[in-house]
Order: sequence, then C-alpha cells, then structure tokens
Amino acid sequence: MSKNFYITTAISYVNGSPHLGHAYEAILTDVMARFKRLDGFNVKFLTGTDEHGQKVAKTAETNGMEPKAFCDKTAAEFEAMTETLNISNDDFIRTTQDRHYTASKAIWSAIKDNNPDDIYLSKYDGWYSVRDEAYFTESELEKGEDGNFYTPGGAPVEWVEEPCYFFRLSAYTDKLLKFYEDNPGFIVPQSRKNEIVSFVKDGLQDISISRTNFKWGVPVPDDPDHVMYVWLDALTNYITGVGYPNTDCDEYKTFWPADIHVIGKDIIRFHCVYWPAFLMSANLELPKQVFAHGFINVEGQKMSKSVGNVIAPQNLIDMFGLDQTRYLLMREVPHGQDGNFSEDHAFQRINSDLANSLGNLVQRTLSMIYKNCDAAIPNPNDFTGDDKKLLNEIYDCFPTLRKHADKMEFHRVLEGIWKIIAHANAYVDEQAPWALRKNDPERMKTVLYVLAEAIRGFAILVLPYTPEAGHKILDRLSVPEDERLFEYVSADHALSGGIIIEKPEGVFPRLEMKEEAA
RNA sequence: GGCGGGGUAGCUCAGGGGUUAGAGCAGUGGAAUCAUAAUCCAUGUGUCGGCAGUUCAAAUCUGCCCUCCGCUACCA
Repeated sequence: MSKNFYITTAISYVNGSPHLGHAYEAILTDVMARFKRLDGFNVKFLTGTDEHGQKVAKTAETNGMEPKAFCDKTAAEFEAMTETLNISNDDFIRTTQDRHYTASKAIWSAIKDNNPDDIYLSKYDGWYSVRDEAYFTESELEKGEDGNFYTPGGAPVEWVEEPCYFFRLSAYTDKLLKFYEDNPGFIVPQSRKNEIVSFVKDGLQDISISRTNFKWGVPVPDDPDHVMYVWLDALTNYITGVGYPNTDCDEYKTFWPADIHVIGKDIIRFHCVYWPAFLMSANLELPKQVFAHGFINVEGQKMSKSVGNVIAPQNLIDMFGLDQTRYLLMREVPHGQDGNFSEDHAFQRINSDLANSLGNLVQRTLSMIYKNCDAAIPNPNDFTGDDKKLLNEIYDCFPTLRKHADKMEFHRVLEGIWKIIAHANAYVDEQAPWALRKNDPERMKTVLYVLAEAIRGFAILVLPYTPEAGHKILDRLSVPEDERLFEYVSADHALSGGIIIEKPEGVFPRLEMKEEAA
C-alpha cells in the first residue's frame, strides 16, 4: 500500500481577490494534507492560480495593466493568503509559468498523438452580446417585439462564428460512465456523483478547446492563431505540478495519479467529466477522487458582491485569530455541504470549544503543576481505573478519527476529539486535585501527570486544525519535534516525569463579544 | 418541466420499520473553586413538514400535497 499522497486545491482564478470561499478550500485541503503527514504519509500538496482567459485580459485592460503584470499582482495576493492561513502547500503553481506552458502544450500533443480524432478544427458559433462580451444560449434569450433575440438585460445579440478546435467529448460518454461505476469513490459526496452521472447519461457534446478572439493563453501547438481555452489549460496544472510531461521523473511516478482534488461544487463538471476525458484521451492515469465542498453562507445569505457581505479571510483572523478561524470552519461546515457563518455563533463556538474546553483544561492543569509540583511534570504512581480509562480513550481513538478524516469529515473528527476533552474536564472535577493537594499529595501528582499526558495527546491530535496552538502546547511539554505524529499518541511515548514547564499562559484566550468590548 | 436531495428540540444537525426520538450549543436549577467568570452534575410535554396507506409496529417504507435547495453543458 502506497504511503504517498497527492492532494490539490482548485487553482484560483485571479480575476478577483481571495475571499472566504478560497480560504475555506485552502484550509480544508491543508487540514487533510497535515493529517496525512501526521499519519506518516509522504504528502505533496499543490495549490496555485489560474491566470488565463478573456476575463483576466479584460480586467487587466480595465485596470490599465498588461495581463501578466495584473496576474502577478493578484497571484501575489493568493500566495500571501496561503502564508496568512498557515497553509502547508509544497508548491504554488501559476498557469503563466513556463513549466505550465510546457505541460499544457504537451497534453494537447499527447491527445493528438494518442487519439488523433479527438481534436478537430471546426467553428464555435452562438448568440453573442457585444455589450456583455459573452455568448448566450437560445434558452437564455428573450424574443423582442421586433422578432430579434435579446439578453435578459435587454442587449441585442448577433450570431457569430469563430474557428476553433473541438475536443471529441462525445466519444467519452460510455467510458466515463463505466469509470464512475468501476470507481464508486471517484466523486464525493454521493449527491454530486448522482448529478454528474445523470448529466453524462444524457449524452455529451463536444467542447471547444481553443479560441482565436483573444490572445491571453497558452498557444495551441502548431497553430499559433489559437490559444488553448480555459479548462484544458487550467486542469493540466495538476500534472504540471508533478513534472509533466516528464512522466519518468520521480515526482510524477511518486505522486500521479493524485489522491484527491479538492474543489468547489461549482466546478465539478470540469473535474469529473472534462478532466478524466482529457486524461483518458492523452493516455494518462486518472485521479482517484474529486471532493466537492460546499459554499459558505454569511448569516444565512449567499456571499456576493452585490449584497456586500463578502468576507475577506483577514477579517476573520482579525476577529478570532488564525487557529480559531481554521477550527471554526472545519467544525461548522458539514462534509460536502454548504456551511453558514454567523458571527454570534462563531463567538459561541470558539469560546465554548477552544477557550473553555481545551484552552481552560490546559491552563488549569499546567497551573496546578506549576504551582504544586515545582513547575515540573510529576512522576506518577500506579494508575487507577479512572486514570487508565481516560488515557486509553485517547490512545484508542485514532482509528475512528482516521476513518472520518479519510472521508474528509473533519467536523466528525473534531466532535470525536472534543468528546474526550470533555471527559478530561470531568475527570479533573471527579479527581479534584486541589483537594488531593491536602489529603493525598502523591495521588495528586498522578492525577496531574495523567492530565498532562492527556493534553499531550490532544495537542497532537489537534495539529491539523490548529497547528500553532498544538505546537505551542507541545512546546510547553517539551515534546520533541519528531515525536509530534499521530503514532506517538500511545502509552509507549508517554511523557517522562521531571520535565520543567514555564509559567502557563492561555493558548486560546476567551473572545470578548464586540458589544462588551466597546 | 425533468432528475436528485432536504423539511427532526430556541440554534446547528445526527438517526432511520421495533421498548419512554438523540448530540452539541443556548436556556434553567444545583455543586465545586484548580483554571481563561472557565469546569462538573441535573434538566427537553418536540404534531420527527401535511394528509392518506402498508404493517403487530413508521420519524424510519409507499402515494399524494406543501415548502426549500441542487443539477439540467462550453463565464470561469
């Protein structure tokens, strides 16, 4: 069984700035990448930007910039976001990089070489609105009193034709359906799979894969009048990132096919229909899974510029802190579904789970050790049944957590961890070490040791979600860097007594509500 | 219109033919005081969207209805 793991986010279109949706996808993917690394996998995590196309060219022009300069500017924002969010990507790809031009041209040529009939020159025609600079399907148009078609916005349209290359997607209907059937886990969640299957079952039409009416793209091999159109270019980034077209290189052999493409639900068709078809045609292996996440609504409303409720990731970090934001998103957004961001709810969740439950557990434990054990982790005496019960619950929980994580059900993973944290807090109250201090100091030491060891476990388990805080706690306990892996959550690697700790300070400070702070 | 998925406690949701329908958060009462006014314990008379049916038994299956949402191809 392979211990390599290749995971990607979708590449972000640089037409706009990063918003909460981008941040969510990056964090979700990052959590999976970190989880796998902590579980002993050799992980490659790729993210990046999609920079070609008419829209970017136009936006650049509007801003009085050359396309490349405009892309440099926006791509930098996305790259900065990965830093801001503590995303552990191993590479950041931009579709304007040389390596990607090479790969994109190569896949085009591979398709032509392997299946010459799959690419053919024809013409793209349709109703074009000059005002909207876009094509419309007839069903979108309305017939005016003069008998001509108009866009919903009332703009006139004209029938235009443009030469372009087509990809023979129609030839892949049955192959794709068979692929979905043979690989039931390819599209997750199931509801999205149903949509795709029913879409494909209706039959596929060929799609245009080049354009001549703008230049901002990868030139088509042997026909420089054309640039490669959108998705063939964009999707190829996933193999560019592992060294394609050099399919003999270590990187490619190690990581392709990808284990998971994490994407938004709006672009499943491109990833679940087009991309597999392109790869089949080019005679390359297909990715193992496409995971489509939902969107984040804000106070129950769709995030949109016109409503004016678009949230920049930085807003949340300023309000809650980075780890808190990461935790919130992973905890509140159910697997593959839309999530809702509500400020009140966020305060509640973060305070309850992070400040009160885990943060306070760490604080109360370390404070007692600091004050009553000469600031050193005590050496325990024999464990009682209660002690073992708590520790074993932590040592034994991982297989279940892993099952949830493998399905990207991180809200369930967190639920599982926090259940045990609650048990640890209950254990503190039952054992009442503050009473033992007077009656039975030796027993108190054991209790505090058990708690410190429990905290070591929690800190490791929590690393994918709240890496900074997790490491901070592990630093306190002087846990060596190379022991911060899931396999170390076991009795075999339990804390040694005698480790000196510093005066504790809160890991997750309690958030004050705005009203109260003002 | 067609296909698909929902409508369960104040909120977010889990469950899914079988004893008194669950969790977290919020609320209420109590305990404790080590700790970040944190923690612990106790506490839910909910028409499980509506109506009808199948069944010894339905939140769980079937039909119809109401309602919300997604998909129904070449902007990405």
